Amino acid sequence: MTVLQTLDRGLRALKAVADAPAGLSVADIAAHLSVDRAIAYRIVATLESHGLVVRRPGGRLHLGAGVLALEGRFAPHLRQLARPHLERLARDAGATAFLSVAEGKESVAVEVAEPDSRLLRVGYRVGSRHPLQLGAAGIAILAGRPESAGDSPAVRRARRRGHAVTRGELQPGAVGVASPLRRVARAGGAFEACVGVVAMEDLDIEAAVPLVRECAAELSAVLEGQGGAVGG
Amino acid sequence: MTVLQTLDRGLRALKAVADAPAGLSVADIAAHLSVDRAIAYRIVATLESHGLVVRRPGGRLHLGAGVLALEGRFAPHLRQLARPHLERLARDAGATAFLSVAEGKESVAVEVAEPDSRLLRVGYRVGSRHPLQLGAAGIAILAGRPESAGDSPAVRRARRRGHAVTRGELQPGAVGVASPLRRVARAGGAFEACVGVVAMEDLDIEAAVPLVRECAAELSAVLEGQGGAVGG
DNA sequence: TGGGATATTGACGATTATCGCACAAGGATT
DNA sequence: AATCCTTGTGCGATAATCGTCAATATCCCA
Repeated sequence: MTVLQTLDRGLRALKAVADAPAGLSVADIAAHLSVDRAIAYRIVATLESHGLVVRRPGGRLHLGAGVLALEGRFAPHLRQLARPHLERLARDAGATAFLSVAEGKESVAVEVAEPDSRLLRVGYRVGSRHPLQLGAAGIAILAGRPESAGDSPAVRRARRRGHAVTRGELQPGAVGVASPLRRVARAGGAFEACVGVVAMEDLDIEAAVPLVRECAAELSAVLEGQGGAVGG
Repeated sequence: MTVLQTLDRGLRALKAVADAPAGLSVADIAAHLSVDRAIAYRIVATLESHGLVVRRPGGRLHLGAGVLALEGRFAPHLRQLARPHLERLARDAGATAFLSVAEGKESVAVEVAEPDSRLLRVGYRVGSRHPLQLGAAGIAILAGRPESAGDSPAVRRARRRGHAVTRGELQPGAVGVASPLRRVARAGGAFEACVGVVAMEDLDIEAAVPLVRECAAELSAVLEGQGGAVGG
């Protein structure tokens, strides 16, 4: 598995720009990659030609709208179906709601909805990744899998109950509740996902659990009705 | 302005995967890039290491959740603020609503909302790009700029009226209405955007125009209230 | 179960794409 | 005005990449 140096550097530069809300200078990128500025110029020129970064007046680099062309293609159907359900869950539970899917050994948040009340939001954003063993989302996904010898106690408990609850695993003071979706047959493999909510300590877990489970059941039903055609 | 071959190929491969809902084999990518398969394997391995593509069982390549980490960083604040406004506009006008921004000589759709009635939707997706001179969105953005000698009649008319109407410029049979947002001061340059709706011939333009203008005014006000901190 | 096709990985020499230095130009600051 | 700092660009040397080939693994179908 050979990694190409030039491509790797370019992608790292792209992520660096994405992680810098205030923008980056070419020199910043060069420093970040530990390469000469001349190299950074060529990388930037290439990224620019694809619309992935743009130069704002002043010369600083910002993320370009080209990334949107990628976003719209990632599981658009699934995300679109899930959005209203997550919005309702967020509203009812008064907490940030999310849909996560398994990718490799990680869970990734694919869609996030914030509650209307803008108080004390926990920063959970689309694209967040965590090991499957850590956090309510990952544990819920593992609990949705067939029983296995390597299952941790938390996973076994979640499988028994139909939902997972974690406290402070991903962020100190944060609490999460998640419930797996029924696995949906899909062209080329099963589809593993869960929904849940995450909030600071103030979350009313007793109230959230049934809401999360209900949302998971609804979404599962909707997906099955669609034949799992959630292509991404 | 030198473009790096390896990086360019990698990004082209990424876009090819994004444009293939059913996934692509490594051989497909090699053919698409007109390179040997061995090269495609190296490119794919690098993209995989960044989570931008994943291999589903069966070996086919699909877009990975890594793209979400990019998406979430593109003008998140602006998009989040705009979303409810666009949803209301889409509902009230019964047409696809969009928020577009200027990037270089093009306008790019940054956020899109579909009406609930799922009939006859026009395929307008986030990331769509068009020349500023073409389509209601671009003309509205140009109309939001100070008067210039090169302005086309359509732009002058739109500036006078406060909104632009186009028919069939981007797609035969499609009609669009757009109105510019007031320019918001912003670190490192002005911020140019517009909102609008797009639909097939059946759109009630008389009804849509005031809705679009009202939406633009509201959003402008909200953004100014936020001090234009819409970092992208 | 067997056989053919396809996918995937590894090795290696040639080449050219890339590197990194050095220099020029443009602003900002004192 | 002089200086410093940053940005942007040519150019030769080098090594990263390319591209071919071959070996191996995997899959598919009969």
